Amino acid sequence: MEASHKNFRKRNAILSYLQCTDAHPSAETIFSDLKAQIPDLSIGTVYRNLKLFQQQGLVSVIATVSGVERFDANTDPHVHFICEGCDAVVDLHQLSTPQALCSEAESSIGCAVSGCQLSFTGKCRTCLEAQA
Amino acid sequence: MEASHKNFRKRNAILSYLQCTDAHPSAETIFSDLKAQIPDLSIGTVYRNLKLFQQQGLVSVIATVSGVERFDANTDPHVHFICEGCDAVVDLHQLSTPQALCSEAESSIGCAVSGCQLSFTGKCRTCLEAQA
DNA sequence: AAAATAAATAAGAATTATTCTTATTTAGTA
DNA sequence: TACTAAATAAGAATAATTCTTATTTATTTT
Repeated sequence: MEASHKNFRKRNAILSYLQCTDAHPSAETIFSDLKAQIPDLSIGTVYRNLKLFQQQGLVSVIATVSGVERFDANTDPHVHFICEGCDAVVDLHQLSTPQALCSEAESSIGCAVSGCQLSFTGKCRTCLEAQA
Repeated sequence: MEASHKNFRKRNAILSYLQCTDAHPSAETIFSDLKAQIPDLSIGTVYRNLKLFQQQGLVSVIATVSGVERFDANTDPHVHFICEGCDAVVDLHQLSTPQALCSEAESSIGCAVSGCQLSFTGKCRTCLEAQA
């Protein structure tokens, strides 16, 4: 009757890829990794669907690292560590989620808070050892 | 004998501008505002000095809003609210600073933490009223 | 004061991530 | 089988940022 009749093979592949990784990849990384399985994938499709996912609230940009946006299919507020040496972005599950901070902000400001990003920057262990 | 002999008029103007505002401006905003006082300023000079300030730890990029980097001369960890409607970036002094979070992260990870960004996204009051 | 210097700059070219356009393909529908 | 509409590929277009080169500026040295 309506939207249930289209070819979502690539769209689904992009979303699955993001949902199955914790590497917070860039559009280019998603593209080149999927290209191995889907040779006729184009980078424009990756960008277009990433934007769609953002509008649907399925995916969010969690950081811009060295000028490149990094995506995450985990849209719950959580903490990231961004390495300035190798551009790795990792989850910090050890730290308590900033959920409490969100409601604190929500009640203290007269604004509608829809998202929260807490990230630390620095050097990861590998990069620290490399420069030592 | 050395580096104390150069013309820092524009460099200083750029840094002063940033130190005297809490609007978290973009390079373009800094440029166009300063252009009024300094007609022969060029945008490349703004970008070049912003990058220098970042290397010196005087300025940091606190967010990328609608594809544009936003700068802050307050490099102490503090909280921001980013409006998705008008791209305003404001400080949230009401909320306790995430200084404690930094040390919590530092001790829980084997990495060197050098910075921390905590930001909320949403709609500011003005944008909420505009759409109502 | 003149010449030599070195950093700071202006202007515009180059780069690059992202978006947009258009024609094509694909799958579902009649 | 023809028709429709969304999804896509390919590449052009856009725009933020960086880079290159020649010029300016202030300082140092002679």
